[in-house]
Amino acid sequence: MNIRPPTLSQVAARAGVSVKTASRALNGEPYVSRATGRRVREAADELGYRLNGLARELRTGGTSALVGLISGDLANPFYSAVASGVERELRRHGLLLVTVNNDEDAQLERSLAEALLERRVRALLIVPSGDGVIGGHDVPLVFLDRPPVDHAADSVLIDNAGGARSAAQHLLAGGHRRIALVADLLRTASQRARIDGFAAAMRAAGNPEWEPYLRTDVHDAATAERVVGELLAGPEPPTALFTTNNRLTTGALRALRGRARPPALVGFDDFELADVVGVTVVAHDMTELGRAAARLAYERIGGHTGPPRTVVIPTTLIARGSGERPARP
Amino acid sequence: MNIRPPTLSQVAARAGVSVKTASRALNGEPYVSRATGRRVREAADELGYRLNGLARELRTGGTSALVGLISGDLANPFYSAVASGVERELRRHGLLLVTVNNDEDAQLERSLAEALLERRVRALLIVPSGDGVIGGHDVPLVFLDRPPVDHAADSVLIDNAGGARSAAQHLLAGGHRRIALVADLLRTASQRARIDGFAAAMRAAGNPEWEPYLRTDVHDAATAERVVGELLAGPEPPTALFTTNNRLTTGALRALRGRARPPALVGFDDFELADVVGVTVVAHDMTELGRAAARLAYERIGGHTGPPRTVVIPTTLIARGSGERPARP
DNA sequence: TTGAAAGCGCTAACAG
DNA sequence: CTGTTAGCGCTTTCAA
Repeated sequence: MNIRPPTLSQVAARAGVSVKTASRALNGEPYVSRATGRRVREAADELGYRLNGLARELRTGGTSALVGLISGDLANPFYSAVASGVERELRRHGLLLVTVNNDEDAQLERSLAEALLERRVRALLIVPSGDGVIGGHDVPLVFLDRPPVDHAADSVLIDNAGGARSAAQHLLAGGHRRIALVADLLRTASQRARIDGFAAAMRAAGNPEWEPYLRTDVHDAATAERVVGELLAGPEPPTALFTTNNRLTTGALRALRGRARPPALVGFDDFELADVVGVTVVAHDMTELGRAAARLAYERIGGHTGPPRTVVIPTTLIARGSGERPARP
Repeated sequence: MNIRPPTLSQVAARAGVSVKTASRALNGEPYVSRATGRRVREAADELGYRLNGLARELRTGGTSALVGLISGDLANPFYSAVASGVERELRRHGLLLVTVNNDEDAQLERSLAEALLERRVRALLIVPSGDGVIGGHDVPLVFLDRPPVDHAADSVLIDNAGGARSAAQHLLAGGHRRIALVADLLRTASQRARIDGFAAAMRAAGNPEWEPYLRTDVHDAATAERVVGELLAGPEPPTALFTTNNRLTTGALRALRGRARPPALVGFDDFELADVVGVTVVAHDMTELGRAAARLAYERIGGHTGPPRTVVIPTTLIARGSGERPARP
């Protein structure tokens, strides 16, 4: 366990050749005679030799085969879907994914970025926890889901405003006026965009009646459950609900469970079993979000220069029943 | 973008000291005068210097701060919960998690393990895709969810047999006799253990009537949906269903949707919204599974020797309605 | 087709 | 308190 693994020079010695020849043989370079190549490979096998990627990378340019992803907890299906897409795309190019959880803390995020950069990751993908500034580096940076503050950089965003607008319009079309909006932390740009999109649609439809039912900075399912319960317990409860991410939709569903006449519900983010539960959602391809980000990063790694690019992932409203419940007067 | 980042010796030169002094200053070692320390740090800031972890690690022992996790797709909530637990625990110790997806392919798994070992990960955590042998290394190995074949190693397992037995007993207690068992790939030991536990309980209860309703190697939700549909369409349909993982439970729920008199259902693995949908499950703490594995790995990294250990994560049956539907004659 | 020497960026060991 | 020398394991010259 604690003995050092065999080195190339040990292999070379055993095969009776120089280190360089051993190196050539094991890397499949040309100009190695068949016999020598075989001898080296045998020696390597006997010793259980494995290349030392650290040394190689140090020598060949000081950068690793690693790409870092900083996001929220992988236990959240949104982040894990993104990570899955990123990993898939990276693997195609022989790159490895290092995932770290920022715990939604901007300061931790910065120090994690620092740790990853010390490890000489080839690129850094970030789902920013808030408005932490990370720029000023020589490593390609790609922002996911939320645009970078303060400086331009490649990013992949969801059509947040458009998606929220479609949800709003869908509910308006169902005859709803008193529509509650339950949103997550205002400090994330994606949440603000969703709220703005919703508000814009309401304004366009000349409906101000939703305003008393706006609840923001609701950050977990339990709080969402409570908030929705309170909204419905009021004297003039909303006839419809729009929740701005999967966690909040989950909480709302818990609050609605068992109610005789539940309000209409549309949630941002699709989720497993939404079809079974019959929840109308604003869906978007989270895995593709990750893939697109990895692609942008890979192009930069490959030397692409040019102005920052932004990819926007479209949204689709999927009607499954909950969003089509009629307004009651 | 392509200029080499500044090195320690550049910092040293700028600060007018030797490399070693610069190294000491930046690593917070003792025996550096205040003034020198300040000068070095200033020089580093001006140059935008960042330590090169690759070089450091090569020098200090040839191993990185990385731990590898090889598992199925992170898009599956089981794997992402595990990864979340692993990452949390590793982060406490300043270790970084590299996640790779084996695509359920034993050969890919081996080559990924090889790639990670070349990067000199400090430990390797594996949720084996099947019966691929990975042993024979000098790096700590921990197996998750499925025991290693062929050689002893640390592992963290779920009480598969016990959980399946409790599901079986629960359904038997509800008066069911014709109980369908829908299981995933037989080549994974965890699936076999679940089937065995179920079968043992049936045998103990003297009930052979489930046997015609055994379906195995059902690997995705769509297939599960179809299989369950077929089971229920038969002349003498089962009155209850046991699905052996979250994907299959999802499929079963889709098949059951809208049925007037659905059979009872118990699923292995808890999942988001199981409470909302009212699904009785055999639950277990997947995040803790990951944490425990990371802990075992960390102890080995720290030099712990001794025989392989096995941690078993207990299961709990959570009754939520679907598993309590009575048997109809 | 092969090898010797140099050095990637850092730290350990030993002087001063 | 600070500096010098050596070398981690590999690849890149350049020469044989």
